[in-house]
Amino acid sequence: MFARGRPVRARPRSHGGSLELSDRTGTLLTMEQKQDLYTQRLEKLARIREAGEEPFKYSYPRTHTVEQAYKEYARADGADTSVKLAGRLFALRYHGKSVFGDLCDDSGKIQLFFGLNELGGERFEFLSKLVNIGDFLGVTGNMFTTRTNQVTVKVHDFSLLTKSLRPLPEKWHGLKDVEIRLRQRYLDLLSNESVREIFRKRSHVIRSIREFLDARGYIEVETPMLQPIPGGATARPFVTHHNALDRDLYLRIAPELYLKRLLVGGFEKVYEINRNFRNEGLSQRHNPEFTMLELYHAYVDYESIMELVEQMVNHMVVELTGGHRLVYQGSEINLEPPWPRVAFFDAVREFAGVDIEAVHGADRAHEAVSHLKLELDESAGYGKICDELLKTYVVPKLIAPTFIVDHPAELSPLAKRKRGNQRLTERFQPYIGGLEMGNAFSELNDPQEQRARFEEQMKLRERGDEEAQTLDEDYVTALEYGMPPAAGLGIGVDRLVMLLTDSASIKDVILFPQLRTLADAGTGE
RNA sequence: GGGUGGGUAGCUCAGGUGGUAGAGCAUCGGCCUUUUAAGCCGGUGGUCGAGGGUUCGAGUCCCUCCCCACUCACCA
Repeated sequence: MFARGRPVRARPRSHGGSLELSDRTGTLLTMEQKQDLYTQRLEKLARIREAGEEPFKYSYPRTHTVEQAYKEYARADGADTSVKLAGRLFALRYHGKSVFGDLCDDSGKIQLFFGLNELGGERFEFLSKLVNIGDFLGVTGNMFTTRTNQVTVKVHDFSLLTKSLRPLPEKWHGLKDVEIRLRQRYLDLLSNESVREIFRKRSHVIRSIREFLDARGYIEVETPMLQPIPGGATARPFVTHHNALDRDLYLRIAPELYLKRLLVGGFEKVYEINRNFRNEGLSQRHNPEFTMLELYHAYVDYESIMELVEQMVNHMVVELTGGHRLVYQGSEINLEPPWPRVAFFDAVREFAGVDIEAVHGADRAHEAVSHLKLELDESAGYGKICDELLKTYVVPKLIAPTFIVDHPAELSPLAKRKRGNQRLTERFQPYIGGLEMGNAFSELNDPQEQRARFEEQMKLRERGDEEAQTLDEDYVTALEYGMPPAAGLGIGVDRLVMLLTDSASIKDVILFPQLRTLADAGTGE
């Protein structure tokens, strides 16, 4: 379907150089089709210019959006309502000496009526011969109701605002080809209203996170995306290079260590909503760049953050649905606080049937799970085995919102140990709809212990674990100046949006998700 | 990387056991001044993902490769 690997630019063409430029953007049409539909439009373009009309206008003084026009017409209650609207034509229905059209703007769709009597012969001919579905139009007219009771604009005059040179996807079935939907998201957006709705909701969700936190006295900050030492999470980073400094830098895997430096600096409630980058595989739940909310609050522990999370998520659901419930992938979910707290080891015991808490050391842990169908690397440590048990047996069951709390210390090098149980940390993860929504803990602020935990990670790294964390001296120094007791939280915003829009894949909630590049997808030449 | 399904017109899709590639929409021409997936008549448009093989003959069967989705592995 793609004209990959073809010597596109070298192919001789009858219509001159202007066509060749467009090929570099990667056409989805075969050359033959393009010659046809595309050059038809180019010919119209030339005829429009010959007729003295500019096919790419600069502005249009519209008086109403489509939505406003409907409202004003309803308010006018039969009185004359004249409007100037602008939008894209999505349909044209010809009837000899009249034409019906559908005009869409960001607010909705409205029917247009073009009559020969109102427009005059010249403009009517222009419309019939030179305007296509897909073109942007500005129209002046007054509103009326057809005999089939359809509110319509009777057009007295129109202006071609932008000539469209390529045909739109089919109107009835919409655009379904997943690859085109993702690679040419603009086509997906303009032909699938439900997709536009998802991204409106995404915008709404992020706005209400800000409102929620701002109202509670948090300040929003921005910390480096380019970091000399990638810290704050267990993940492989992307590497880049700064020429003037002649050094490698890493795209951040988390803002955590910088945000906690701000606690040292005296801020007490901070948050950041921004992109993280992790050099990992793609899946329904993973995109290499994803949006993370992180926040830190001084003088509280993880219990307070748990309350914040259930309040915040419930707040979003109320904003979007008006209630506490939503449906995610066929399951009804009630987000009303409080959500159950289940200890990590209890959850594993209940769902995997393994009392991993009673087991000590990696070797014993391997024995304890040998009867289960876990595909574990021999080098997996105790923490890794625990994590695998949770992911495999517990997480898929956590449809109703649940906090898994008090993770084994091996899994959490930046978290404080639990009071009364040194094997655990004061950490929690919210799960909803089987999705891991985030991670939070009482923050480790003892610089000596932090250094020791980093050193354990460095040992893992030396043994070949590329995800193990790196010792950040500057961060430890900051802790030595004193960081107040605090708790912090990370929430995967994309996954939250998946939940709130009933989306099965993270690609559905990211406008331009990472895809294999077409250059790499060639025939391997 | 493994498994499953898929790739046919600009878009959405049909094409039993091999026999000259189809429909709807879009597009172009004709008719039609209240239609709304408008209708009617006619036309343009295809390297059937790519290459090789079997065959008198391949969209269809065989082989290799490319791409997409799902899934497993990897992975907060």
